[in-house]
Amino acid sequence: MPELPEVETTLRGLRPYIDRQSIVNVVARRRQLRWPIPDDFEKRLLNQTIESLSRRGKYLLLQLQQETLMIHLGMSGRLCLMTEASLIGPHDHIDIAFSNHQILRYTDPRRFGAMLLTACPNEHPLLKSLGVEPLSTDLTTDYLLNCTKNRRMAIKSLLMNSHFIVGIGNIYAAEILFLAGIHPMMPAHALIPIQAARLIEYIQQVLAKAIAQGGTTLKDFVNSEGKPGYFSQQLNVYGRAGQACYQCGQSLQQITLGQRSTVFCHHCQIF
DNA sequence: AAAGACACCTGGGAGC
DNA sequence: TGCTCCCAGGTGTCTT
Repeated sequence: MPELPEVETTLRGLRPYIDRQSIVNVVARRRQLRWPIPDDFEKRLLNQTIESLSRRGKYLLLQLQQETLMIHLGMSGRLCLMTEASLIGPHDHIDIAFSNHQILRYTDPRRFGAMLLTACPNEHPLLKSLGVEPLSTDLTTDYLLNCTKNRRMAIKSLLMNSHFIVGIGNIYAAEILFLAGIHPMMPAHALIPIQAARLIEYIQQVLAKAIAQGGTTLKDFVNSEGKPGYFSQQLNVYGRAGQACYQCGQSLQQITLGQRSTVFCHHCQIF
């Protein structure tokens, strides 16, 4: 389940192999992803050179000469590099071959991911409405308090809402709130400055640590070289409902919040 | 305007 | 063993 650290790990894994390479072949076996792959997708990519790779939220951005390829991994998407087109699995939807004989393969069983082409990524509605990057200096206490002001939604829902802060999914939201000692259902407007500062501290710590360790490995995530990440071994609450809290020993609770399962410690995390 | 509900999709696990 | 049912998750869009 790719959250920001998984996307960042993928980006760093791909960059040395495909940056500055030109596209010599494109195969789209299945066009129905979150949005359909356009009919002229192959034609628009062919002979283009990757000028740079970057990330915005959970979107990977491959800057080509004419336009930008935006890739979102959805919930089960994966990008792998290979040197020859190996056996094609049922969920291997797109291959992009480069002049250096590398093949970038997009695999996505649930097909919630997306590949989009846009001439102007900064103006693209999907990117334009995104909130701040959690690891940038834009995420300040003032910014966060401004987001939470007058908002009754649960703090966890706000953390996971990409219009406020990008890149935090269900797993990291649960972990961050546990470390910050904040109850996931606390109304956003109740956040006080000292909690906001602590929240930012843990957002940045958790995400940076996860990136350093190559993302979280649950069912689906494998980085671009096919190696799993190791962050899941350090999860405090996610997937541990009913087990003992590492801090106080009490049983971790599970609730549904915004249609997402949420695990927390009712003793360590307060309103 | 804000916030909640729903839809998209498949694999895997539980229960029968 | 095999079938059915339910759940997981990211996020755009619809509904309240």
